[in-house]
Amino acid sequence: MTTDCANCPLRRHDLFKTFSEQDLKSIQKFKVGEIKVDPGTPLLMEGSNSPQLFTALRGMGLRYKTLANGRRQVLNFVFPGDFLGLQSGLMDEMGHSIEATSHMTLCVFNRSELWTFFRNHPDRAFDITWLAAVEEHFLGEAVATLGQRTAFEAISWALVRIFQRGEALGLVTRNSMALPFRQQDLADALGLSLVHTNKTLSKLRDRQLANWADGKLTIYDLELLRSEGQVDDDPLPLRPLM
Amino acid sequence: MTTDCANCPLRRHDLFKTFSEQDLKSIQKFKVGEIKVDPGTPLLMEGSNSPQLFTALRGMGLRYKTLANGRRQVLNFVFPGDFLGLQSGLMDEMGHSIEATSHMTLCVFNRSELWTFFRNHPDRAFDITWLAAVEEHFLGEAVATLGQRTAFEAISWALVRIFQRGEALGLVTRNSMALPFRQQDLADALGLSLVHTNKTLSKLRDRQLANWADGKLTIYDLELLRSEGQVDDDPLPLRPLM
DNA sequence: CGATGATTTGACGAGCCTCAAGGTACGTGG
DNA sequence: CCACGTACCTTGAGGCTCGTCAAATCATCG
Repeated sequence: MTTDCANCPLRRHDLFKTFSEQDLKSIQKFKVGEIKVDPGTPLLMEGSNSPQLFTALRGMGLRYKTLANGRRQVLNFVFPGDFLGLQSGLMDEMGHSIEATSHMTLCVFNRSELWTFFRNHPDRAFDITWLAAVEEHFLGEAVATLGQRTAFEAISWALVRIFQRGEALGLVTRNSMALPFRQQDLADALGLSLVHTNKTLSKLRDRQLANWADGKLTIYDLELLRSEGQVDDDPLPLRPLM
Repeated sequence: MTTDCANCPLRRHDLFKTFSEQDLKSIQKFKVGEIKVDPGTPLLMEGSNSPQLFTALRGMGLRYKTLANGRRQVLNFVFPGDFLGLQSGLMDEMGHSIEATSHMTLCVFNRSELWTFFRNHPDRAFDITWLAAVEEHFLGEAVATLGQRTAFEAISWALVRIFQRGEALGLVTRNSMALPFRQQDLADALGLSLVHTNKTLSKLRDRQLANWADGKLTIYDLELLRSEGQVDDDPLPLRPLM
């Protein structure tokens, strides 16, 4: 039993652009189903050419690459509203893998219909391009983080970005949100060792800035953390939802 | 005196997709002129909302971000064929700045006409999205480089990527190509200090892998360098030209 | 020719990595 | 119900990669 797009649980959040009736109809037609997956389930594989694209409805996940020497680089955390698989939809293969780290629910689309959708709905095509550009923007920030920030700054940056996204999605209650990742995931995202990540997190705790434990992230002083991480305070832009 | 798109000097390279007659006509109409700039000229500024988009015809440049603490992160080197300013065309501001590091010639487009172009030419719209996806793919690799590769591996990776692009553009003669950047630029691209970059480059020289001096990059053993840098050997995909 | 910018080299120290070990929570099977 | 394995977090010790500081060399240019 799949949800009607008109009743999509994400639409209510003001992080997302509002749909026209036309948009609703066309996206509903593009959508072919819904799936629920368990933590640890791989959704898309680097180098593969998946027949399906997804929109994350509930739950979280990871985008990552694996290098020849076996080391893993996490590119991004996946949140509700993210559109997954665009690379394989456009080019013929994914540049990274994606897997669920919590229980997830996802909308499913057929890659083979992407081009038709693109041609018939130029405004939605524009939205897809916009999503790609936002992703590019984010990765640019990530590159700057890995290249120029210290471990302490990098972790501050990451926690602020995560928390901001959580707030916009209504996942935050009283300064806290669920964050179903391991310290190893954050370490791999920031190019740090697990040990140093652990020690830096405890420094954040000592300084009363933030606490991430037992899958729950609590921010005590967002403004201070923002300045430690040198995060620009642009408001999150309104995202289109696919 | 601007070049006719039909005579675009880039079209001959097999790096680029071939144009249909229709494509030629529509892109020619979108194009509003051509400019030549000197080394050091800023083309687009982070946070700005440029009225113009560009395609690099000749010459090279840099994309970079500046952090609050003044440090600079180079995101990418700009080569002929690159489409510049898409972020400001889609979102309302650039996430990075772009400047010329050599003499450059660029095609100029009006940002205000992007949406019309997008609507009227769905296949070209697809191409634009594809370009955004390729950029995202590249930045993903860059993140992995900064996060997981040693200085030696990172520089090997960068030189291979640059050289491959140069080859596809016909810029390489007898294992060498012009590379009009400073060591500081490469250092800022890889998150390394200038000093360490310099020392690592001389190690590459000692090991007879590559030599970059006086604005000229020479690769002695591309295969070996590729394996040192753990660069995947996917062939460069055919790029659309805007 | 002094001034400026880029490259090069040496010395030293710090930030972060690796290795190692121990702690806790949780599930599984005897 | 307890022994055991597994996964993740935590903490300490030591060392290497890489950053910072400093200064010399070289080329270009007004």
